[in-house]
Amino acid sequence: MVRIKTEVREQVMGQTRQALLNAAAEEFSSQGYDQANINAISIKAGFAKGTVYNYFPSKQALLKALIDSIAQEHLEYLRSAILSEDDPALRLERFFQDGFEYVARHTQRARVMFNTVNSSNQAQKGYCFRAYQPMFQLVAGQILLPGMQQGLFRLTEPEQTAILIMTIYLGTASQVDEQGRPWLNPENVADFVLHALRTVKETRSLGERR
Amino acid sequence: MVRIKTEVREQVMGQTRQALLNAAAEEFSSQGYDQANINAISIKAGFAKGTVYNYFPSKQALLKALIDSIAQEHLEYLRSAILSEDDPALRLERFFQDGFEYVARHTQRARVMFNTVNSSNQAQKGYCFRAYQPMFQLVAGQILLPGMQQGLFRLTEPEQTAILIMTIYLGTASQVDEQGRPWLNPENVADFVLHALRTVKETRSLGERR
Amino acid sequence: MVRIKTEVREQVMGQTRQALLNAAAEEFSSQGYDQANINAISIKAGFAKGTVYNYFPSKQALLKALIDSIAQEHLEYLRSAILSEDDPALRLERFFQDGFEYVARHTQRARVMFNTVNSSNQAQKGYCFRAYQPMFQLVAGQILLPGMQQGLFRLTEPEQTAILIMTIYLGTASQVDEQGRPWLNPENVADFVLHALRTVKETRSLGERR
Amino acid sequence: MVRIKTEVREQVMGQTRQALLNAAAEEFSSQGYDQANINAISIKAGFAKGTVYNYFPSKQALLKALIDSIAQEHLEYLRSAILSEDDPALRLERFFQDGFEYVARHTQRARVMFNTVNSSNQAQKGYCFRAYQPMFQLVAGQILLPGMQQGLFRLTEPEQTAILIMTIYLGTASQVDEQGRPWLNPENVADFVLHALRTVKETRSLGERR
DNA sequence: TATGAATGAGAGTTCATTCAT
DNA sequence: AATGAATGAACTCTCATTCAT
Repeated sequence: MVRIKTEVREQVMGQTRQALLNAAAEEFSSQGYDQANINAISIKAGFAKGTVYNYFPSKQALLKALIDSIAQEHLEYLRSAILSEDDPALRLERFFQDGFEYVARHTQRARVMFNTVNSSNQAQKGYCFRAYQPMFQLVAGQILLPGMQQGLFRLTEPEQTAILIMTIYLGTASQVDEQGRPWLNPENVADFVLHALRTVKETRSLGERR
Repeated sequence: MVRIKTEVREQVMGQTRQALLNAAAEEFSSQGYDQANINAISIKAGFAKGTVYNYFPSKQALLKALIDSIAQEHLEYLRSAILSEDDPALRLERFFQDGFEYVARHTQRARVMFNTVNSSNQAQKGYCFRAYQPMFQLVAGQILLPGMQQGLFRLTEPEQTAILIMTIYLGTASQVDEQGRPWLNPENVADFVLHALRTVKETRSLGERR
Repeated sequence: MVRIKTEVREQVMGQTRQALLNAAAEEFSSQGYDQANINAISIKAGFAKGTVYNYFPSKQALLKALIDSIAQEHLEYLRSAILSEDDPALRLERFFQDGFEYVARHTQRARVMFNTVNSSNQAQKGYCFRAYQPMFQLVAGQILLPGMQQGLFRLTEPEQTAILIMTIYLGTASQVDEQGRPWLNPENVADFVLHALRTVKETRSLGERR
Repeated sequence: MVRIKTEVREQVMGQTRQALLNAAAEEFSSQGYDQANINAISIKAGFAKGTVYNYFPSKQALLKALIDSIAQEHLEYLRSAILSEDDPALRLERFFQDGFEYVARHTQRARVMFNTVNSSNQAQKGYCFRAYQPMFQLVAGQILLPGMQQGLFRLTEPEQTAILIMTIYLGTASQVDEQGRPWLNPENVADFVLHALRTVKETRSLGERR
């Protein structure tokens, strides 16, 4: 009995929490953190103002929880996409392809992330970067390193190049027009990056082999 | 007499206006637009709160005026740097080299620009983009087009590629550590972009084959 | 059966009620009424927030019940102490001696009472005074009146003097330093009051001995 | 010109500040600190809510400023009253007489002081005690010490006795009925304290003379 | 009987903006 | 032109109280 009750309650609480996080994503993405209104979030979630504070101790904490949630989802989305390919070049294409797709499918959450990563609030920016650390490692460890080891990519500092690629991803994926359509398409971006990474030798040899 | 007086007045007003813009750059860069405090700006400039409103009708207008000022200075800085070279590849290197240098020398103003370009406030973001339009054209018209015409760069959509390069510039130049030092250095970034743009033929050192 | 069940229930309810009153004493004494937190009280008592409202209809009512409990205990404590002596002077000494002792032993409850008696909330203050009415009567009827009748004390308005003595008791007993130790000791206070009350005759009797 | 302007402004600011302090005294005295409403204070003073914060950084700071103001006025009132007499006994009478008078004339301010001295907020209580330190010294140094030196008062610890007398003053002067009239009158209280302090010899000698 | 999620009035505080001097 | 006192909307956060389970 008690067990069931507890389970039901936890499920309800989970739903409420999720509803609040979704509403927060909507508000933060459209208004930015400073202009976001806690009252508006609670209303969007279908609850009263005070309910937000039953789940998150402060506006800050709400943002952090949201960032955690986004980073985890975003990472999982890209990890499975990348690891579905074996070839590093294809993995890179997948990274941009599915990366843009993630942004298109989770526009609000992605915008929150972009805003936070570029925030002038150093604490927030730092928190977001830390949450995204695994993705940097994913790019460096699962795309660049194998690519270099297989002679497909030029030899560069994997960490530095990972930062560069992440910067390009975050930069290009976040620039959208008024209707929310990205200015650049993922194929072009991936192509650009592939050209930048490929080894001259490999390119040439491919041609010469034939 | 009246003429002279007027000139003196205009000069004084110009100084005051500039002092306010500088103070605004300091405040906006460290606090972000929303957290920036008009009173703090006036104090930093050595004036009283009300004086700000003698020069700018609102906080918004102050930001826009500052963005205009920054964009103009930034553009002039890069235009003269680029045009000092003839070779498109060298111009691209200059673009990143002097672009990073501008950020290093005018950290606060650059930060204001980065913050505004990435703002979640669409009006501000749009205004900033419009102010930077000439720089997109500079990259497309003075670097990419000549490069392609001379066969140095692969054939791509100049506008799209200019957006990409600007994105990379804005992204890489704005990422700095706690001490304000950029995570990436301009040489590496320029190198990366050059690799992405060069024609395979040229890279392969056509000469070597023979 | 029903009878027994009812008894058990009443006992359990009595324990819960007492636990809540104790927790309330702890919270009210340290935070004051306005700053006291119902949730904190329930947690200190080992129950949930809602339980408080199963026993007391409101925060106000909880305070009043606590004041009643304290006043009753406090009165009983002092009544038995006083009545254990026959001599009015000794009773007065006992009053301060055991009064201070009560405060030392029931610090939290005593503090609640002091706070409430001195509250700026007239309703609370009045309620507390009414609850303490019997103690005023105890002082007037069991100490001052007998003392005057026996010629030990000067003739004064017993009610007025009782107020004065109660004021001195409440004032001196409530002033404690950071460690909770009273600034004044009961002997000195009792001595002071005895000097104030004694008849000149009695004093003079020293001289008559000669 | 500038001088005059500045003087006028300072005078106006002083008036505003005083109006706010008076309104604060009204509100704090009737509602207590926690229940006092900053908005109500500003309205009572004839200003908008925000104006309070142009003069006092917080509600706490407003209370402290008020306490300082009260303590200074109260001390000055009693110091001049006491020092107008030479005889320690008359000074003591004056102390209670004029002390009660001060309370009657500045009811609100006095109530704020009583509330704060008895506050359950230790920081506030401590601040108030510190502000009243000079009055303890006044009683000890200008009444008790001379009285003992002249053989009028029994030999006791002046500091301890000063605390006792201050406690009696604060306790008796603060107890008023619904109409604001004190329960005790200053003559009786002074008489009580004088009886407690007087030397036996003096008392006896009066009787023996006859 | 006990629970604790939900509520929403309320309060302190901030600050862009106005305007009389 | 410069000032800064005054304004009041807006916002975050608190918490006593309710009530379905």
